[in-house]
Amino acid sequence: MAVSEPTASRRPTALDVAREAGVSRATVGFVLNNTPGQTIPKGTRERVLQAAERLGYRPNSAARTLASGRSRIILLVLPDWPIEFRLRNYLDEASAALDKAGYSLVTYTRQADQTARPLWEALSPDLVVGPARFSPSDVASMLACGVRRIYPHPDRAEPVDASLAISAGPEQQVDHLHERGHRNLVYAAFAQAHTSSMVTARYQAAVDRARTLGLAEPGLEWIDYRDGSGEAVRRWLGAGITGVAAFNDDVAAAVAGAVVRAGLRMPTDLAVIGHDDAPIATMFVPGLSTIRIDTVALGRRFADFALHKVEQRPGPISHNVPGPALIQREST
Amino acid sequence: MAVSEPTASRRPTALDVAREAGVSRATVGFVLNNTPGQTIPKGTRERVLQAAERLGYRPNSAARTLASGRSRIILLVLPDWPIEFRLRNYLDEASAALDKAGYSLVTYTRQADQTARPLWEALSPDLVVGPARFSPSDVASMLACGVRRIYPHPDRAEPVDASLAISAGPEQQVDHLHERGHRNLVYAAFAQAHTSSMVTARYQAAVDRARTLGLAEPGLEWIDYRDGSGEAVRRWLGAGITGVAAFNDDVAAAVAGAVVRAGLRMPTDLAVIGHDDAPIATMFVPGLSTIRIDTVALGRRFADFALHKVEQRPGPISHNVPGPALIQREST
DNA sequence: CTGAAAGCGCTTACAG
DNA sequence: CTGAAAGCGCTTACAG
Repeated sequence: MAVSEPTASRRPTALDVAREAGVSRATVGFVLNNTPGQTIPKGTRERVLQAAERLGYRPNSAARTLASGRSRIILLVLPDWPIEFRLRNYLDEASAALDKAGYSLVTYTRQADQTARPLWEALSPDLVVGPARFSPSDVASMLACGVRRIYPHPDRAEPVDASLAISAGPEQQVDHLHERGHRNLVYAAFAQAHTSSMVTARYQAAVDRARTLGLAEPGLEWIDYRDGSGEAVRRWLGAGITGVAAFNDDVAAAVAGAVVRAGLRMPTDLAVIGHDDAPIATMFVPGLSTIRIDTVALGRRFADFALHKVEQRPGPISHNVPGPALIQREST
Repeated sequence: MAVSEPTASRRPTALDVAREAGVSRATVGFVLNNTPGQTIPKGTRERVLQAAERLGYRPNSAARTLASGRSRIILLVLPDWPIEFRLRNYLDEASAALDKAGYSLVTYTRQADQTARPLWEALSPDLVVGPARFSPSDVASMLACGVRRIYPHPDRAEPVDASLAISAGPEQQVDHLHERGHRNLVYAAFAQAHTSSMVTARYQAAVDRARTLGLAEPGLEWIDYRDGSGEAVRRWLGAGITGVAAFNDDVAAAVAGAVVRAGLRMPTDLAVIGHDDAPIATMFVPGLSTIRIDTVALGRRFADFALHKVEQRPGPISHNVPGPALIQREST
């Protein structure tokens, strides 16, 4: 006897599943959510699962969020420039790990012009994470939208998670140039990225390392890839610079291109090392030395870290991340 | 007389605003949503808006979604490879335009391994859009999750929106090579991208154009940037190929690198044209000819298109998109 | 023009 | 071990 069969157009609800399985609505919830502290007999559990399967039941996420007060969404705010090569691996790995724990990772590149409604307003994420401190107005907006966890925390001076801002790469660039005999270095980045917090973070790491090695403090040089950067290269050579640590491989390629066009040679006239081991580092002629990061491991670490924050777990984060690897090619 | 002031820890609700403004809850909704058909006196409206402002009220998005049945989220599923340069502009422009209409754009790169819960399950988007047809299981999953609009529509043979799959770029590559006197062409893409629907779409456009011009059908050549691609270049030259249309500038750079390393010259021995006008096209030595797309205009067009779909508007989409521009450098 | 009230589909104490 | 019920914070007919 068919009692109000769900029509084709209506999406089945937990009540439909309960009726189909002959149990109460609450029991359906307990089974489907594996609610701890509830002991459901095997038979009941099976019946519920089969009924859900048969009806193609998917819980309504808005209702769940409203009732539970948690969206199970983690919002990762990415810097708007530059998108790193291999970021894809990082995000895939992080998403997969968070998915296993029942969370969805949404990435969001905040626009420079801040007039648009920020994404956390529409998503009510349980956690918003960024690679650097958020502006006071962003923090206020998140708080007003009910975001309970923000990282980096607006009031605490925590170090940024290692998976988001790694200093080992720039350090290794400086070490490598130093080993190759270079004593006067500059750090190069694209002028288009001068607002990027990642640039300043990496530059700072390079400066600290140079100081430790007893080198002069490398200058931060903003170059423009559109003009060939020839002027900058001539200036550096005039100032006795012999080594360039670049923010990423694109920057390294821009510098290397200027060197080649000026009729100079690498690494004899100028040594250049990039960062990320992007395809261009292989394709460029000459091949570009660079630093390879284990982004898969970093992504996993990010997931651990985010779960730690969102579930308020105390103690340290377990995952170890292998250090970056030097890839030496023809430019150093 | 303070009547149950909202504590610092509680987020204000529409009821708080109503009390603060001295109106009913429903009125608050009418004012804040600009509900058509409701005529609210100016004074009341002002009072409500000021009360909302004063309390820092933000509507709870989950509650709104649950009650209205619409999330006002548009989910754009991106192909997992390759991410186009200038995609950022496209997305920023699209987001801004959609935001003005009250929608949030979320982008989502679907992982190759499909075990994770797809993002549409957590977000309940009003519309899911992708650059190519979704798999039957994806469609089934979207339907089960209550997604009402899917594009491309699973049952209809609509052409993909022009903002997502533009054929004018590949056509212009072929035209340019043809004008420069090349008659035997290949189309090159990275082997790592062989599952990408964008590659096949662009390749098909190039093939169609070659046919129109009376040229032999260009072969689709998969190259690997890691091995220098020297073997492929030698093979092409042996087969009388003189022109290469590349999927993007990275591919063009890989080919160009192989040409340089083989001691050959561009465009004399082989002409190469890329696509996107990415930084690498400027930085590479020699400079790479390429196609520049007006991604800002495309992004705006995508927004128009998405609003059209999500609000079921009939008729054509208004926005005109300027054609791609040829950027000639040293490689052709 | 404004308000009281039902309802969206869940979660989660609280009883039995 | 299971169920009846309140409640999450909105939207939206429906009365007045």
